Parts: sequence; C-alpha cells; structure tokens
Amino acid sequence: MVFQKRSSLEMESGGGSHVAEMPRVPKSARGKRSIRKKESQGQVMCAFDLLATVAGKLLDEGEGSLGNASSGTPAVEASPKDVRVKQEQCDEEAKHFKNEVMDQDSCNESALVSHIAFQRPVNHHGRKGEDPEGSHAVIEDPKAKSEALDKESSMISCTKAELGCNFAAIADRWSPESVESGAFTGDAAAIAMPATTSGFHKNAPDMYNLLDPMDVDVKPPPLVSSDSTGEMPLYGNKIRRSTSFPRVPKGGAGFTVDRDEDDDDKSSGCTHPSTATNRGFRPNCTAGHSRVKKLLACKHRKVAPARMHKGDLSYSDVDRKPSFRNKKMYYTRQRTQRSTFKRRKMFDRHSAQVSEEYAKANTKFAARDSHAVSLEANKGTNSTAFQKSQESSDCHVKLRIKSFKVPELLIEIPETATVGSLKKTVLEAVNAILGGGLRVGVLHHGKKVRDDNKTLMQAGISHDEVLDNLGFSLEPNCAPHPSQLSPPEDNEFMETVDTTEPLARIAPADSSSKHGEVDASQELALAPLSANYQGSDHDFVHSPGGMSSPDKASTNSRAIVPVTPADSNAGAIVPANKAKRSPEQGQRRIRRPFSVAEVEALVLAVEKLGTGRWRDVKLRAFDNAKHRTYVDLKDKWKTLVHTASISPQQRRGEPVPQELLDRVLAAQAYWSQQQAKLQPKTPPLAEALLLT
DNA sequence: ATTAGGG
DNA sequence: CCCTAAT
Repeated sequence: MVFQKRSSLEMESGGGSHVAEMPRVPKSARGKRSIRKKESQGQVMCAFDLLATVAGKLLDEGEGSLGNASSGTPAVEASPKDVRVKQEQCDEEAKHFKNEVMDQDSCNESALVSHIAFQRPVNHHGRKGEDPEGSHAVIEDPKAKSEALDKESSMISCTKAELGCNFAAIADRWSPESVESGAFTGDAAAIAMPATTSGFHKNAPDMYNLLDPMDVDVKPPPLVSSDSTGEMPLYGNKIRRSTSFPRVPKGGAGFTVDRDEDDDDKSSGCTHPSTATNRGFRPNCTAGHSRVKKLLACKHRKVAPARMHKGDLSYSDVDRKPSFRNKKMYYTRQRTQRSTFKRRKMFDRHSAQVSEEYAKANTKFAARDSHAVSLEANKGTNSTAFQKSQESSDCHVKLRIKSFKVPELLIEIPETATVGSLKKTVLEAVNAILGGGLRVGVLHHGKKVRDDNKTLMQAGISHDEVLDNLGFSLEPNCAPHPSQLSPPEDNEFMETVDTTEPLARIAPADSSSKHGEVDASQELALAPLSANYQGSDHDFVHSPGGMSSPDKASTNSRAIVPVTPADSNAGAIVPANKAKRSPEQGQRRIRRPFSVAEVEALVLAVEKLGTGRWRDVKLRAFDNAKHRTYVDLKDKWKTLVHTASISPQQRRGEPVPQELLDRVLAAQAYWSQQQAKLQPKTPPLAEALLLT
C-alpha cells in the first residue's frame, strides 16, 4: 500500500520538474530509518507467523507419517502466494541480466544490474526496457500475530523441531556471537525474544531501501540526467522497486532474496523449512549416523521393535542436521565476526553479555511454554525440544529430541524405565553423535527431573501426556556449576564439540580463531539453503577473486559430521583467555575487490544520492552485500575518484571501464559542487566582506 | 549508527 | 581496509 502511493507520487514527480536531491536531509532521513526498522519488524513477525502456520500444517500432516513432513512443501507454497510471485519476478529479472553480469549471482545482484540497465538504457548492449512490469505494487501483509505466537508458542516450538527449521537456531547457538548478531533467529525470534530482536533488525536491514522515501522524492539529480540522455527518472524508480520486491516479503516464503544472508540470516533459516529440510537431508555423516543407529537400534529391538519406521525417519534427520549446522555455522560466523569484534572492544566480557542474553532467552522460553526447549545457562546451549509422538497403546514413551547442537534423535523407552535410563539413553545417542562428554538433563514441565530412579511414569512422563512438557538439556559432564560460566562462547563451543570440560578448555581465543578460519565457508554452506535465491552477496571468502559461484549449492554437501572443530584448540587454551583473544580479533577482513558490477552499482547510486549519503547508497545498491559497509563504499568511492584521476597505467587490479571512471569524476564534481553550494552558510557576500 | 578523513 | 573523531 504504501508502496503504491509512492509510486504514483513518483510518477507524477517524474514527469514534472524535480528538485535535485538535497545532499543531505539528515533529520528526515533518519526519521525514516526508524520507520523502516519498524516495518522490518513487522515483517519479521509476519515471517514467524507464516512459519507457525506452516509448521502447524506440517505437524498435522506429519503426525500420520513423518515422511510427509519432508515433502511438506505444499503447505508452504499455499500460504505465501504473494511471496512466490515476487520471487518469481526476481528470478526473472535475474535471468535477464545474468548473462551480462556473471560476477554476481545473487538475486540481488541481478536485480541491481537490471536496475542499472534500466536506468541507462542507452548505454549498454541492448538491455533496455526489460520490463517495467515488475513494478506492480507489492502487497505487504505484515500482520503481526503476536498473539498467535503466544497462543501457539507450543506449536511453534514443535514446529521448529519438526521442520528442522531449527537448523538456523542450531548453528547459531553454537557461537555466542551468533546470538549477538541476531542469528538467533528461528527460535529465539519465534519464541519471542525481545532481547535478540535488536540484533535481528540489524541484520535484517530494511528491505525498504527502494521504498525509501528519499528515493521517491528525490529525483534524479541533474548529474544523472546529463550523464545518460534517456534517463530514467520515473522508470528507474519503478524498476528499482520492482527489483526490491523480493525483499519486501522477506519473511515470507523465505525467499527473501536480499536479506537472506545474512543476514540474515536469520529469518532465512526458518523461512525455508521445506527446502532446508530436503536439502539437508544428505548422507553426510555416515559414521556418526551409523553409530547412532546402531545404538538406537539396539534399544529399539529391546524395547519396541515394531516402531522402527519412525526411528528411521529420525535418523535421517540426524543426517541432515549436521549439515545444517555446518552451514549455519559458517554463515553465522561470517556474519557475526565483525560485530563480535566490535563488541569485544566495548566489553571485554562480551562473552558475559552473550550469556546474559542467553539466559534471558532461556527464561523467556521457559516461561512461555514449559515444554520443550530449555537452555542451560552455563552451557549456554543446548536446548532441546522434544516431541513425543503419540503412541498410544503401549506404555512406551516415544521421544523425539531436537537439539540445537545435536542431531535429532528418536528414542523409545518404556514408561517403566527410569528417568536415569532415559537420560542414559539420550546421552548415549548424543554421545555417539557428538563424540562424548555430555550429560543429559531431563526437564518436565520446565522443572528438572533430578531423581534418576524415578520411573518416567512416576515423573509424570507417560505416553499419553503431551510431549510439550518434556525437555532435555545437554550439559557438560564435568561442569559442576552453571554459575561459573565461562564465557558463553566457549561453552557453546564446547558443547558443540565435546562437552567434556566445559569451562576450562574453552578459551575465547579458540573460538575466535575458529571463527576467522571458518568464516567464509560458512556463508557458502549456508547459501545453498536459502538459496534458492540469493542474494548476491554471499561472500565467498575462499574465492576472493570475486566471483560468486554458482556452485555454492554444491558446496553444502560438505561436511556433515557434527564434529566440530572446536575442541582442537580447546585443550590448549584452557585457562588463559585474555591473551589469545585480542590477537585474533584483530584479524583483518578479507579483501574483496570490487567487481565492475559493484562499481557500476556504486556509481549509479552515488549519481543519484550524492557522495555524502553512504548509508543510503549502501541500502540502495548493496543492501544485500553484507560485506560491503557504507564505510567500504565510501572508501571505494574515494579510490575510484583517485583511480579516475590517474593514468590507466598506474591503475591496478581489475580494470574499471573508463566509462565508469568518467562517471565517477562527473558525479564527484557534481556533488562536490552541490555540497559547496549548500554548505556555505555564510553567503558569498558575507565572506567577501569578511575577507576584505 | 553515520559521516568524514587520515593512515 | 582500518581507525578515529565528530556527529
């Protein structure tokens, strides 16, 4: 709706004469920003909503046969039609330009490109009027059903588990940083964790760049028009919008192109449940898998031979989870790294902070619904949601446990079994997967069931009871007190890896080092998931060269094993943590030379917005490129200006088309002048007088 | 959080 | 790219 209004406005203004954009409109601009943020929030909610809905459906269907769950896609498709449509548009556009710009493969990128093309039809190879049609208004439907969330909190949690949407959450939990960055996403968000929200927004910047009021009102400055004859005032805007569409429905089907990354990351994970699930489903960690299987198989035989089918399913889950995790982790890391960094500066103890957040999250969780997830503050980490499948007649309690860090497990155990045996069973399975060192805690109705000798029945855990009330937590064996908590980060790592010695071994340094290393890959891995669309920005660290690769998808196949890297350092690092961290933190970001396409986008944006509004430039042209900050853009512009002023022979790196450089100079000159005009508050006359 | 500049 | 100061 808003959108429509704007467009009309735009059109009108376009036709008429326009006032050049003001170089800056600080106040107004900022105010708008806040608005955007709000909107994004709404969207987020929406996404959750959707998720909840889908989950619900899946659950319903799933009960009968889990098999369906994986193919539950239909449900997803059904609801978010709008989203779909948008997505398609995006894709379309992308197709058009892909050929031209191989560089970037993200949807965003393509969008960007297309946008460019539109704006400057005359210049380039005939990609001119591709389609103004994408401009129809986007239908936003940010219905935030917070209440729904509340009511269905239980459902949601279940859902997450069922869908495997957790994967997002899963990975996130591993590193505190992720939490901070808002990676928390899935569950946290779903669960309604205000604390994390802020992070969330951050990552999910607004997809409104296009909608930005500024853009609308602002007409193409003279420069632009002069630059290319047939400018696109009206057109360009429209186009832009259309391009942006995809993002608007961010929450939606998850195809949130732009954001995905990162950012986004966050919502994306949950967003594509079906996809994720399916993809994730790969025989990755065979070793662990078989091992677990064996373990469980034994039990099954003894206990409930008949139910194996379910077990199989869950196993499959196991397989897929790891992969998720890996992907996620990578992704998360990357995303997070930076923020973490900053944080560190601010608080030595960033870890502490994280833990706090964690705690909050946990608390809320618990409060909200007794069932399912419980996080261990000290460990920070493992939360498990479990679901009991309704098996009626026999006295076996079937538990389906989903842990953030641990692959999903399906466990069957007689009601007469003791809590202790239940714990043991779960522990065995978990250990098999993780490689050990974990202790399992059982929570019933939010309370810890400490008496290992009680039977499940005695504890109130019976087959006919709703599973919601049962939860498992993973705890390190040795960790005696949660209170001591080592830095949350570490803990998390630990958990991931081996939980054996939680506190001691984890050193902040470790985690950091890991982060740095893994970083890039994470993103890659993740990308495939969300993938279907993607944004452009995946940064592939490993291939700094710049190209994005289509193969990202293929990438995900990689590792699966839950294993985790972490422990490697852990041992070494035990007590001392201060020294280590600092150095690692200092890591410089990897160098990612701007591609010509990026330069073009930058130039285009600057031509429109001017040189003093990097933040807007970022939003407009690089919203999806998480690795390009406004500072980066500003710096790049600086170098571009410099490059343009030196001889071609002196230039290095990927050659930038002279045409672009010329535009850079033109824009630079134009905006400098503009600035000069506005700046001098002191009228020339006055100046003159003073000088005299 | 952004912007502007120096390094 | 990083780092900082000033907003």
